[in-house]
Amino acid sequence: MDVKTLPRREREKLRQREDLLAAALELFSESGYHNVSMREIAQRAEFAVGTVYKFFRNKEDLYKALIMATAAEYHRVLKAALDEQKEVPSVLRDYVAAKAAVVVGGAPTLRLYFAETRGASFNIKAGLDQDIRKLYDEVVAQLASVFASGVKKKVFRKLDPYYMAVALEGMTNAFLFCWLENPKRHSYETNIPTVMDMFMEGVLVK
Amino acid sequence: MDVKTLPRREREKLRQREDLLAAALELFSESGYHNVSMREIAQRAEFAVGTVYKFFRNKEDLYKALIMATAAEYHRVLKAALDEQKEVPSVLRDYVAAKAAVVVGGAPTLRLYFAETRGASFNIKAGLDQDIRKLYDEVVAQLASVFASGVKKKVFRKLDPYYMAVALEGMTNAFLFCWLENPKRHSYETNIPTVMDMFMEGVLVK
Amino acid sequence: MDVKTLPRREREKLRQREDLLAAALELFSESGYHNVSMREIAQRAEFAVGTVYKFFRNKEDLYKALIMATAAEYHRVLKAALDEQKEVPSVLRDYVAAKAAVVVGGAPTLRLYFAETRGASFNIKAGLDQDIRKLYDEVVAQLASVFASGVKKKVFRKLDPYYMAVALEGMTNAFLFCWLENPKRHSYETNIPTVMDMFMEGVLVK
Amino acid sequence: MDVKTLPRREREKLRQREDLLAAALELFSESGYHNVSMREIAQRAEFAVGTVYKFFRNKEDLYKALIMATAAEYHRVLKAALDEQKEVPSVLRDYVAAKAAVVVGGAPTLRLYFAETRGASFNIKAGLDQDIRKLYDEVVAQLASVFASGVKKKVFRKLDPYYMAVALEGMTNAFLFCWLENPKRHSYETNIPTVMDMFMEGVLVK
DNA sequence: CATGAATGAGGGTTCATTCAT
DNA sequence: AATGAATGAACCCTCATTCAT
Repeated sequence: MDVKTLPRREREKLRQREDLLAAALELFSESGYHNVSMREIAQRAEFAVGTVYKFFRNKEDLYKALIMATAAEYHRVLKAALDEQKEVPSVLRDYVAAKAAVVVGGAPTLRLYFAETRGASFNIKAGLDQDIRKLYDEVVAQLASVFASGVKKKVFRKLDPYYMAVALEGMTNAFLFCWLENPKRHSYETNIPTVMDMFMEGVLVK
Repeated sequence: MDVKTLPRREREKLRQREDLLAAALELFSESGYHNVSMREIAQRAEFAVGTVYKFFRNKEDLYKALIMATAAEYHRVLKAALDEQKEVPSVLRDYVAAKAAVVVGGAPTLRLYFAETRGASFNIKAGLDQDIRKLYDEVVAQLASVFASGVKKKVFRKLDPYYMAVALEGMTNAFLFCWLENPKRHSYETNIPTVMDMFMEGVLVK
Repeated sequence: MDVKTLPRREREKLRQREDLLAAALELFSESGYHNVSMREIAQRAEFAVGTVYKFFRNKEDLYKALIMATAAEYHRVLKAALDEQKEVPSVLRDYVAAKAAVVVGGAPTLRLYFAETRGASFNIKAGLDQDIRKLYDEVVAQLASVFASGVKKKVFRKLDPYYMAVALEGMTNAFLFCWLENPKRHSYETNIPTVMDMFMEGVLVK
Repeated sequence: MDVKTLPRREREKLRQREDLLAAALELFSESGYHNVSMREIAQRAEFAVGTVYKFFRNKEDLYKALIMATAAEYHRVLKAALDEQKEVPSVLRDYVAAKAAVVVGGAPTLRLYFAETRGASFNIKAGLDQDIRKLYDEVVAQLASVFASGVKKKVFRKLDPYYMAVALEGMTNAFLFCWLENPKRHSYETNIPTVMDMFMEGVLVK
């Protein structure tokens, strides 16, 4: 499966696919699915229109591939963080750190990803919604089970674990969204501890 | 300003404009900006296509008017809640309750509103972002100033007020989004206190 | 149902539809279904492309309407001739005369019609084949029943009526095709009696 | 002319050309000129697309070669039958038998052939019409001269020999077309004598 | 020499917008 | 003033053809 072991032709093909996806990503995240034409994508990637269709059956397919590739990687990382055998608070801290790292590492796609999971996306007819939501729901469920374990161990207060997960997701997303919009102002290295602290301790003076 | 003081003709025109916006809202929130045609909007509102152009210069304009009308009302309500002269925690509770009430009262619009403020909406090329973000930023700033006041009064811990605002926004949005997707499962009457509690107290056992 | 009783707007619409069909007919019968673009049809009829789609859902639809309109009229006339209560040979003579009259009266469409019934047409995916063949088979069946009646009355020799019908169809089509190709050389007024005579009497000296 | 006298390389090339034509024939007669792509033809013949262009300048060229090869063979057989030195009625019977044999032996091609000679084929823009029609007209002319001879010998009635040829062509084509469409129902062994009989004797009781 | 990846013109179709009625 | 027929630019996609390997 190592890319380097593939024949030269295959490697070349993969490279071109990547280029195409990169071009599409740039354009989609600049202007959105409906404001980008296949011609533009082809031009940006320095291909002819026809060539794009060698790699993707149609525009929807290309978009899906783009989103799902990011989503799959994103969720893989998050689940890995949640699978660690550590104390609950550490797991959560690592989870949030991992989430931040992915966002910071692959910024542009995430705008699209958020649009698909959190916003009202009407980009493509159907199917993507289902696929991507399923992935996302898995992560939230796993996160909830971490909270459930924390509650059982009396580390956390007796609150609904699912809603604790939703709350953490909401807070972290909000911060990451700030960072996406203005990376310079909202240094994520200092914010991540802040958000965790707020979440863990609350805001009231005790 | 009072509608009743306008000549009958003018009142009639305003009514028609409202009908048009209502029809457009329904359709946009069902299918998204790009999957709704001017013809459909006109038909739903029982007008001719040409008539729509008497009220709005073009499709983008109509969409902007729609979003901005919703946003303006939404922000008016939120700011009113924040302007109340009460103890800080009460102000926040009222703010969140007001936010929830608007969402629960006018569900369809909010999907569009969230798409524009929190998601990556690319419905229209530009301009809307600016206008609507300005409104939204005002609310967040005012919310932050409530937090600042709370910190000063030592009701809240010494955290960055802006990030406290972001955190509260993120949490409440996440919950409201759950409710939007599945109003039956996520009864907002019980969730709103839960989210406030989590935000105020944190999740750790003290 | 009289065209003149329709409102002016409706009459106008019908006129335009006719113009469109006429333009399409010209082009299709010059160059064939696949060598004519919707743009060309629109231009020939002096409309914009979009207008064509007000009258016909798509290219296939337009083509079908064209063929079926001709076919329906053609078959109406033929069946009328076959329904006459006369002696069998007269019925056949009238049938052939009617057929010739339709061909002579509406030449260009008939090339397309023949292509659909007798040739190997792959113009459109399906459906037309079925519809038009059903009409055609009805005519042949009715023609066969005329022959059956002639055989019963001993006017005709004891041959398979269906094949007699096929034979007459084949002969008349061949002559009409000659006429279509070169109307001047093959005057149909003299040929129709010739073909009937050959068919009735055979070619051998008795 | 003898294939075996050619160098091995040339023989190989001819073989490949045949394979290509065979593949193209299958596809064209299944789906029609415009519904078959060069890629499909190449694949069916197990060549690369580029290779097809070594044998044929373009798609039209390939189609022309296909039709003309079929037509040439077909006409060779028909002319051979007509060249026999026998009594006129025998020549005609043999001619029709030969025609039937070719059709029955090589069904798929004939659909295309009929489309080109008798129907309204618009597969390719021009040129083919001329070439193939010339061949066909030669056959009809020769057939007519057989009839002329029969008239002179008073075997046939004094009718226009050309129209007698057209009539015979029309009848036989109609029957062969029936057979092409439904070989099981229309056994050609019994039909050919029937059609000849009808043609020779007519249908009236004498 | 054979290959098939790459090209891009051109096809069918939609829909925001205009304007004569 | 309201209408909706007409417009045509622009979209997605296919496929005959070419040419570097």
